[in-house]
Amino acid sequence: MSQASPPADPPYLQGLNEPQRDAVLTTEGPVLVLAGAGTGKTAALTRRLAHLLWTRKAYPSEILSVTFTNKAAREMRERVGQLVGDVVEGMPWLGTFHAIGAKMLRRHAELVGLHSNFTILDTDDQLRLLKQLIQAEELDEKRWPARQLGGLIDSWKNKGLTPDMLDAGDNESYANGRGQHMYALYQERLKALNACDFGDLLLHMLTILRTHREVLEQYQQRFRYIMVDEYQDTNSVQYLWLRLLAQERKNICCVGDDDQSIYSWRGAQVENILKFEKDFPGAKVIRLEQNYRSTPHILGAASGVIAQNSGRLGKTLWTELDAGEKVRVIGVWDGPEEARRVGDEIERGQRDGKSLDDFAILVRAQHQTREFEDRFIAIGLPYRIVGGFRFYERAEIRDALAYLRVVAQPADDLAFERIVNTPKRGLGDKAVAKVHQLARREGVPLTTAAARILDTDELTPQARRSLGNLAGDFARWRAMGEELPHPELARQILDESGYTAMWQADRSAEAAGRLENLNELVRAMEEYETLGAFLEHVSLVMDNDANAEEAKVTIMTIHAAKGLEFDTAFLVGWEEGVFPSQRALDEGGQASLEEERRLAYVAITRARRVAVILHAANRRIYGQWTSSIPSRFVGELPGEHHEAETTMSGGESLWRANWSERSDPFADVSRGTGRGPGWQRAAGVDLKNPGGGYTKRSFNREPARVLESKASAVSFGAKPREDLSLGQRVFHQKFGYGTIAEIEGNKLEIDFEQAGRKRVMDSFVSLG
DNA sequence: GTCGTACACCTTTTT
DNA sequence: GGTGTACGAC
Repeated sequence: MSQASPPADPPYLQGLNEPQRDAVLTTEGPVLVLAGAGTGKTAALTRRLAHLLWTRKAYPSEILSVTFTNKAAREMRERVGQLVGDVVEGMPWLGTFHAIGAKMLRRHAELVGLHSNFTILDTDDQLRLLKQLIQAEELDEKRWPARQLGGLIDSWKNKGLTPDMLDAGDNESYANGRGQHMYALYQERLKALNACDFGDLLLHMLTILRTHREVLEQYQQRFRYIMVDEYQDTNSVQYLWLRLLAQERKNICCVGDDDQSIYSWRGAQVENILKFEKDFPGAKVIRLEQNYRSTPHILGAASGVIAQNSGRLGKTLWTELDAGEKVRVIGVWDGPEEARRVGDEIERGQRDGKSLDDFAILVRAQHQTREFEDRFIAIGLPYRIVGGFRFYERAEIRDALAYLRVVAQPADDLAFERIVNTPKRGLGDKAVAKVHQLARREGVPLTTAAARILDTDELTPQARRSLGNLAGDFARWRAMGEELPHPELARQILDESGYTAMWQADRSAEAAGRLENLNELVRAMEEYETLGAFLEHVSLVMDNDANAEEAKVTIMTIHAAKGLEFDTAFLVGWEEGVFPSQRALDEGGQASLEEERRLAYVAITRARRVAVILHAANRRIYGQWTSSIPSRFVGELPGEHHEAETTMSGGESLWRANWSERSDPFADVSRGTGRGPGWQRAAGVDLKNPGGGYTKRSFNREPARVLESKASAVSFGAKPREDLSLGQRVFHQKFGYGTIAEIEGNKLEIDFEQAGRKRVMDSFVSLG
């Protein structure tokens, strides 16, 4: 065990470059690591953690390491685990800001008037609550939408402001000076519900640290070392929180990259990274500039774009990798062609031996994923969409969780309201309003009020009977919860409440999928010790990383892609108004344009070897065909690092024309609006370079050689299924039920009951 | 109380 | 294009 030979590096130092090593070994005092994209930031961070543990500078429970996303936290845990083994299991303080905030807050909840079993509301709950308050205050919901109030409250919380700390301007920003009032009202309601929103997890904790010296000192003592990932994304509360905790020992190490700051809309302050040295005098600043991820062309393209921004700390990224191929810029006619083109490129790459896991499609906004999803379903290309409609946000899952919440937490009025009449029990608005009144009159939660109202004659006999049954059910389930394991309890609740039956009776396309989701939910519960632990997971983690086994193309937003890398990245929708987004162009001025540019930088640097940028001339926006010009970011790509091609029949000149007109907002670039593509793509297969010249692909100006879909729809090595026959009824996740009209290898033509005739791969259907 | 149709608004981005 | 909300008919 103890070969006391200093020259032999411990495993966690192997393969590090000088600055990385420095970052790992400088454990004492404040350290700021400026880490460009792909410079081994995570490696440095995890190894630093390993170093602290290995050298026994701290127990696992004495290190606070915060990340922004669950993904990052999970990855860190895994990678540290690989270096130091099970010790990592005992790291209670490795997690996202919110998870750690929640954990702390549960210990001190009573200091802000909550019980330790408080509920964590998600955005949906939050919005419904605000809507109620707005109605109660008799404000015009049209003029003062709940979303707006929600956004304001969020931003105040991000700044660390409690209702009493708002200034006149903040107050004015909602409903003619009622901002503060509404905020205060909302906080009162939350307290009454024994609930917190996301912002509270940090804000309440900050309040506690500020006002309870003994609590602050306890944590200052405990955390010998503090590490922060993605420091450029910290907002004010997070910053204040960290500063308090680090004040005493000052062993804080922040890692970040100002060029990758893409969360200012969430209150992130790049300034935090810029003023680090002021906050922590004597801080050591370490720069990681050697990029291990991308080829020089990709790096050059990214650097060229980001160089247009002002006020950067500035880094010079370099790499020892081979030049690789230039970034390709492809102009296409419209959205569907963009999806087709990307699909073709992926299938070609697949033939060259790449795995589907090597490909990512990065979009600016969630709705752009649709086009690709449709296309990939049609050609049977397995894909995964990250983010978006997440598992725990689906209606059936939220309903099921609401049942569990009411049982676990009688004060959870929002959950109660969600399911009183789901499935339909004849308890409509009128009945619920009466329960509300009584609850308000007596100052009790809705469940209690529901039980009490049964003793009155306020309800119609029918409603009374129905509510009586439900109240009885709740009582019974709560009692059952004492003895039954919670997954079993959940199953019982779903059955006895009639919720499962409701979906079984539903003949619509999605019903089967929903029932399957409910099963999956119960299965997921088994991994948690208690119902409470499970609910905590759900509210904070909100993602299920199930079925990662099969290789799939990843489709996600650029935001979600931060910190990830892919062999090949398709950067789609690079058009003015899409990326940069119209919103960024309309409001926010220079600052938000620069944030968009940083987003472009993040997008390009996700690619290891191949980056393909696409832009379409026509796109449907809100159902309306709109023509658009290439993104200004395309124009900012240095000429020596990219090459352009177009599939437009007009050739490149058309695009060039748009470019020169870019500065003229009234330049007429509209063509063919109101219709779909009015142009025939050339058929034919690109076999010029069959054997794998993906990297050596030469630039050519010939237009349009799009793979015919017939060729492209053949999937590789898949055997046709033997359990399917003509006329058979089958089920498809997206299209629902249908009957098989034609079978051709592993491709099926199906007449769907809802969606009409579609061509799908057999692996996408199950027997109906 | 429930179900249907009209219409307004919408799209950043996440914990 | 899709969704969520408002209002009017069974």
